[in-house]
Amino acid sequence: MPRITLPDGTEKTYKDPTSIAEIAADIGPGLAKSALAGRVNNELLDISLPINYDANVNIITAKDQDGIEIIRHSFAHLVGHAVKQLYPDAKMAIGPVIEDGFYYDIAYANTFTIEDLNKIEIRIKELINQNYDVIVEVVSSSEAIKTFTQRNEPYKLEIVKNIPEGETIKLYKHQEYIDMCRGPHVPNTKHLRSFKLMKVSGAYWRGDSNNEMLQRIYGTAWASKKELNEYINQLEEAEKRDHRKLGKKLDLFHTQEEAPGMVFWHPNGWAIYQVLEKYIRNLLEINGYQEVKTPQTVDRTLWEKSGHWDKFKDDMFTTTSENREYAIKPMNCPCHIQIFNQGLKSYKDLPIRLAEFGSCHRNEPSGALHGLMRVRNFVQDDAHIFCTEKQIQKEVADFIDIVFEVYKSFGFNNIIIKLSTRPEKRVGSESTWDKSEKALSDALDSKGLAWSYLPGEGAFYGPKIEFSLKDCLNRIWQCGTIQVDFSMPSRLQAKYIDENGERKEPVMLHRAILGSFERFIGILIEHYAGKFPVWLAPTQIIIMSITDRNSLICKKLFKQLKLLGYRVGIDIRNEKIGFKIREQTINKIPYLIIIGDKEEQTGKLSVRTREGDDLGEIDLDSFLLNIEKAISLKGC
RNA sequence: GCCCUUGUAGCUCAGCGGUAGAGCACUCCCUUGGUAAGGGAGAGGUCUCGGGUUCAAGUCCCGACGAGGGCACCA
Repeated sequence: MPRITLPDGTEKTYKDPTSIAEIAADIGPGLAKSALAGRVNNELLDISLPINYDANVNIITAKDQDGIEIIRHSFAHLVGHAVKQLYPDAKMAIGPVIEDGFYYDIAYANTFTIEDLNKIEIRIKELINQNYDVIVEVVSSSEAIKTFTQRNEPYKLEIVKNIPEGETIKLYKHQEYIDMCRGPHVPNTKHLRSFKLMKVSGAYWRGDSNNEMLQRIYGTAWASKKELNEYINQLEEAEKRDHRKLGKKLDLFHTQEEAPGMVFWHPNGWAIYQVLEKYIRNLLEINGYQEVKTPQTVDRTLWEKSGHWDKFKDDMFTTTSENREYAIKPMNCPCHIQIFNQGLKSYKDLPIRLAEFGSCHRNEPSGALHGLMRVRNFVQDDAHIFCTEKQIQKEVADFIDIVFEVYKSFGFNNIIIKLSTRPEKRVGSESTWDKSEKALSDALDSKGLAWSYLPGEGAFYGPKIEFSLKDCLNRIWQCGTIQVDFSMPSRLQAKYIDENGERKEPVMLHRAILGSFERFIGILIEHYAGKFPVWLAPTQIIIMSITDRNSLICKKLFKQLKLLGYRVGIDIRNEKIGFKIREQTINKIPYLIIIGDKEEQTGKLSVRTREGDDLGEIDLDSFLLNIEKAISLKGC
């Protein structure tokens, strides 16, 4: 006699066994229709499976996050059902739920084309419109093996063989198609309506690049048509904001064949870059950092000592000269230690914070390159803090404050913090790692911040805190980091003299706020959709004449504003004002100043913004007040 | 690096075996016009590169390089 407790506290007793379907029907016919699964003692369960024990039960519908995931998972099975009907020789591998949708990895001799995708999508629609029941069956491992041997599904067999003894195995019957899954799944395809197959691509079996490559069909699925459309709209919005497209349109930068993964900054893009650099430089100065500059190319032996050669030699650009082998620096840290090592340091000198806008080269795999987001040559807002163990926590805490301040300046207020712990490939003893990881978690806790672990994702020399921000489309970008390193100082013989006159190794903190300028600017382009706030805009003001008669006064004002330090442009072409306004608005210039005969007479300025707002006729001083206010707001 | 797709004028793209096209941008001319495109004319391309098939190759095939989407990688 299972006693069922519902979320509102009501208890009901059922004859043994009961099921989610029965409980839902008992509550009401509406719920019976819309029930997709149940949460039973915090475990998800299919609505038809038996419950013969006391339980807390929550009925799941398409309105729940769990419900949407179940719908997505069931759609993956529908891909299987349709694919096996259309291409009986295809071997189904694995079809999980991902953010916004699902995919299915499939082995098939021919490559799936866009036409195939359309065919599959049409077949899925036909199948779901049949409103067939999805039948779940709990089976033994040997039954599952028998089923998939008969059906000739080698990948499913491999998965079965990896399921631990005693774990339940469920088979889902979609008419003649059978799939294996942890479940739960929707009880009937009538719950599956709003979906779209998105793309096909390659993916390694079990995510291992040593394995064969399968074909992956991606789809998106939602509880309603409306949500599906919203999702597709958001993708379109993201595409409009693509920094590679805007970079071209706004003449910010380009890349070309001869230098893959390296950026040619145009005057407009470089203007943004310089504003950022100035801003960070000023901030570092205020916070006790000293800026340095170190060599681009360093002898191999230094990289051997630092451990980079061992771990990353394939990813470094190298060059030779007079029988010596050099590597173009992939990081700045070994060089900063060289500066630290010049002259004996006292504990009184610590912490020493060395900052560098260091240009680094990493030979990233060609397939990884992506606009400004993943490049082979980038500049970090890098710094290394040399300190004692006792100073770590304060240094980390201070750094966190700076990170939050900087992100706020760009309007990023939603920061996600993760602590990455020791990876498989690493240097240093276990006790060192224990110490380092604890130092970081203590610092985070001392600031009272919410954070989570990323196990195994640390750098080879130490654990790291990663700061990710959410842009206005809610996309997450990892930018800032602070990493504790007990290893490299000892590898490169960094020492200081402590209070007792003994030589000690300093701890080294690697840290960056923006990460790389390239990537951060890429993020900003997409975040702002190219409409940079006034402090960042490559051109802040454009002065436009109505007719040739007004050229002279335009030039005069242009000079005046330039002297005041504004990034100002001038458009005195023989074109109609409407044409110029259109063009400069498309160029996303914040302020358009229009000067015609009227303004020449009154000495005032007609100012229009890129949003199309008319600030009316104002005098220069009030215009300057206006722009100064906008600049001081930064991106807040 | 791997799989698929892809590379034509400065940009966005059409052409897919038979002497290279459009729109925008550019140059010149007319126009001097008041808040998102005034008119006309002109110039501009070894169709990424290297092989091959063919009487004939942007167009078909092979390779290299780049780009795009994923996967793997990301100190």
